[in-house]
Amino acid sequence: MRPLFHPAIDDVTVEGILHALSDPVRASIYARLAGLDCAATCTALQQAGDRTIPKSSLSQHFRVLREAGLVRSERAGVEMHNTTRCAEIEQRFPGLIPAILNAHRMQIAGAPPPRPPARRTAAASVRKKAKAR
Amino acid sequence: MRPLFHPAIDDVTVEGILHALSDPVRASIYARLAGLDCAATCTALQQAGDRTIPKSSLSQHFRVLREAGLVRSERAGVEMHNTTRCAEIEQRFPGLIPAILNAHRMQIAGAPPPRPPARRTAAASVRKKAKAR
DNA sequence: TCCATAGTTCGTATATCGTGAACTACGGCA
DNA sequence: TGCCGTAGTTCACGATATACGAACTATGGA
Repeated sequence: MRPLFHPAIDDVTVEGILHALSDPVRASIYARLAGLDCAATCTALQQAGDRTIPKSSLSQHFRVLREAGLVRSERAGVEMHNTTRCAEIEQRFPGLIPAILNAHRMQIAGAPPPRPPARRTAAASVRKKAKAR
Repeated sequence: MRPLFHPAIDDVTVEGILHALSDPVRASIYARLAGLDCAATCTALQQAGDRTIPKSSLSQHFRVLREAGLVRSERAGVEMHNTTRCAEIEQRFPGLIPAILNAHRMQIAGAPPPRPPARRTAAASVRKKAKAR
């Protein structure tokens, strides 16, 4: 099991952050983690919306968040303690994380009926259907 | 040639925006377009950093930006006039776009030596190398 | 030592991305 | 009208990334 890699705060990129948070599952995980004032285990965040994320996918998602510099993970016995690196990122990119989290909140508040996919825009689905027939 | 699709502002998603701007080429295009106070053709934005984007890739990038709701494109004779939809998005997700553009500026300002790839984090490269040997 | 728990890694099917080649749409110009 | 040039799109395909089940690793008890 390879050791957990955390980028130095100066190696954190905007692209990495945006990419990590452009996935609805990761965004959900991160938002909930950021809302907590304490560490959370992976399984504690296994529910995203109405579905349960498989363990292997969850692990990958945490890796992406970790390597984007958004999250710090520390082994604690048999489980893993995850915390956000909000403060560090806030210093490097002021206002970025709050703006994204706020936008996510607004979106959830504004659109209660959860459209099935995301990450693929409505437009893409339309195109896909058009192609299919 | 299928007509240009622009999502209604209410169909614009945070995920779509973050995904679109998580690519350094698209981020660069969008940042420059946002800095302009007039429309720009695609070819006018063909230079990203130090390299020239192939036409086909450029077209795809604009499609992603367009379908994410970030950009409005209008055919004008033989060329295309692109403008940002900043104002609309600002209304739907206040502060999001400015925060991202600002973060991008800070990153460029802070790290003049342009690391070759992005979007794939430093960590990923490390892992890849580790696997290769 | 054996088991349960929490998480990781591997393998593979699937989806997305980047790009050259071919194509379409429009605007001159003869 | 037909032909050409320019701007951008679509297609095809190889490279890359993603999701997830199965197998594995580490840790903490009993």
